[in-house]
Amino acid sequence: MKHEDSPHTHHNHNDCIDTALDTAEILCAQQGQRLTKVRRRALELIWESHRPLGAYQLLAKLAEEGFNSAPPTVYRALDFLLGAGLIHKVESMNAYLGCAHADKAHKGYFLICDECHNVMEFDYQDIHAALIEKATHQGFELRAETIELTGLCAKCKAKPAGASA
Amino acid sequence: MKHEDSPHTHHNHNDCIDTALDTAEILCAQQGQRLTKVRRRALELIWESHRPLGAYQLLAKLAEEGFNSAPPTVYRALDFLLGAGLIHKVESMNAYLGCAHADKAHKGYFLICDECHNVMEFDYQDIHAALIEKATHQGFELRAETIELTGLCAKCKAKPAGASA
DNA sequence: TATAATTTTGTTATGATATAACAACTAAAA
DNA sequence: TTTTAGTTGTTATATCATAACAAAATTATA
Repeated sequence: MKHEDSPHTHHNHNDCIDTALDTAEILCAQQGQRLTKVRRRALELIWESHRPLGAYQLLAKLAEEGFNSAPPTVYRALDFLLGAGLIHKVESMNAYLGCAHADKAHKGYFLICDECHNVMEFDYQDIHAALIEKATHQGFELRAETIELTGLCAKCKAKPAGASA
Repeated sequence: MKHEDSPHTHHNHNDCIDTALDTAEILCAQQGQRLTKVRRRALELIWESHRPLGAYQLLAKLAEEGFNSAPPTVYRALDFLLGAGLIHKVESMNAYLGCAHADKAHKGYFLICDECHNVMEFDYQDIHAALIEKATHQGFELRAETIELTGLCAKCKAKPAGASA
């Protein structure tokens, strides 16, 4: 169970980004996938944001850097990154988040703060196992899991309401 | 653990609708909420659909019946029904589903078939408890849970691919 | 290396989902 | 009955996402 730190936990986020990008390069190479300039930069920008990034926010950043500014550009990059397991989509926010352990098969489980909108990814094998069992028991063949828990994070709980981090 | 039947399990769906509407009337009355014509009819239409209904699909049905056909009409009704716990939003589909046990505080856990798009609501106290514990352990105060499992339902698994129910 | 096949990107247009803002109306409370 | 609160009408627009086809770049094959 790694990377359960809040985005605000003290750590050098640049290291996270570097590691994520290195992992991405390796994974793509292994799978014969091409991590092109725009895909690589999109991944980097998603990681540079501490919070899930909307497609059009990402598009704006890419456009600033001279990439094409039409929506298909960003959605293609997102599709690629999602397919490669390098990012997750947070369904309840329509936003995208770097995946901290793309190298391991896993599910994206998230704790989302209603107040500051920070998102913490967590992994929970017990829950995964229980869900698999539940689904199987209903004759259902599980393909994907969307688990998004919303509420108040520890930081925001300690703060007066409205003062988002 | 009720109402785990597939929408295609043999049962008289009209009874479900009637029960849901009766429950809605009672709940709204108890809470001093007004289940107006458009809200009531929206709820009914959502229930009449065996699958989650998109906002604009619902809007079209309401418009056919003489209700105002501008988007705010339907989104207001949906907001009201969501707030009252009478429906759920399936985030991964951007669609809305009648809640089968609005009278009990509960979470919306769903099994969603990729093939036929039918959705089965389920309730799972063990998972709920585990998630609460997990969140609390992180200092997180849980407010809502979105659990959407996608895959292949028993019916579709038994069928040749493409032949959606 | 040429050329064919495949993948990626550019471009225009549009579809799908959702909300802001303010006016008009209606039901409930004072 | 007048106020108040809640609901609905209306117009406009914001936000999220994809279709379709052309052009370019990369990779594979002859």
